[in-house]
Amino acid sequence: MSAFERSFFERDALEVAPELLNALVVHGQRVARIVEVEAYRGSEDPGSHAFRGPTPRNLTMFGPAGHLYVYFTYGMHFCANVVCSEEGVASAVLLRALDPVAGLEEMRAARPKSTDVKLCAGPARLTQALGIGRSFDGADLLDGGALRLERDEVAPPADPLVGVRIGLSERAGPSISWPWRFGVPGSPALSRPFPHVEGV
DNA sequence: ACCGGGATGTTCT
DNA sequence: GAACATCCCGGTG
Repeated sequence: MSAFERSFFERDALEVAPELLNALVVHGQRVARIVEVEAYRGSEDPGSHAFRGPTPRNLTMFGPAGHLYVYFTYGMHFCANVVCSEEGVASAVLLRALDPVAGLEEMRAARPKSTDVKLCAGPARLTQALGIGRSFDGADLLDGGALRLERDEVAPPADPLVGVRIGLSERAGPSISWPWRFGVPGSPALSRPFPHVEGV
């Protein structure tokens, strides 16, 4: 494992997202590999929380890169994003699925009903398994704290799975068909399959 | 396997 | 008052 440079995240989320695949999320003893992400942008992305400008809830998205944006949704779930771009620009990568690597006992304790492969297979499942809640909104992932992001020896896939983002409604307008979801091919821990794409 | 609905509360219209 | 970047369970085939 090695640390990320801050500058890695000071780019558009759409660029960063596929390069975050196979990186590791570490929280204390718990470690999990990123296998699925989505890119969100404020200014030109109707699917983003930040589309209509800053609010108390989405303020972290406008903050410095390399910090975590945590939001609460559906009255019971937390989801986590890695903030990208320079301060003032809302851009973030949603963590959608992780493959558990270590600290499985703690994850099982946090999600007693779950099978191992589904411990982190979803944006709200992974926050539950890792113990990420509201208090982590704004946390710096690069300051060597308990919660951090690390590079692994395994590089991002050369040909990631690509698809449309999950869970957006008609309010997201044309962005519902933008291919801003990325995944590690063959991973058993995806939140849902990627529809097959014609090609080559 | 697929589908439908309930849980739960914050945020913005 | 409606929507929500979700998850889980219980029905049916």
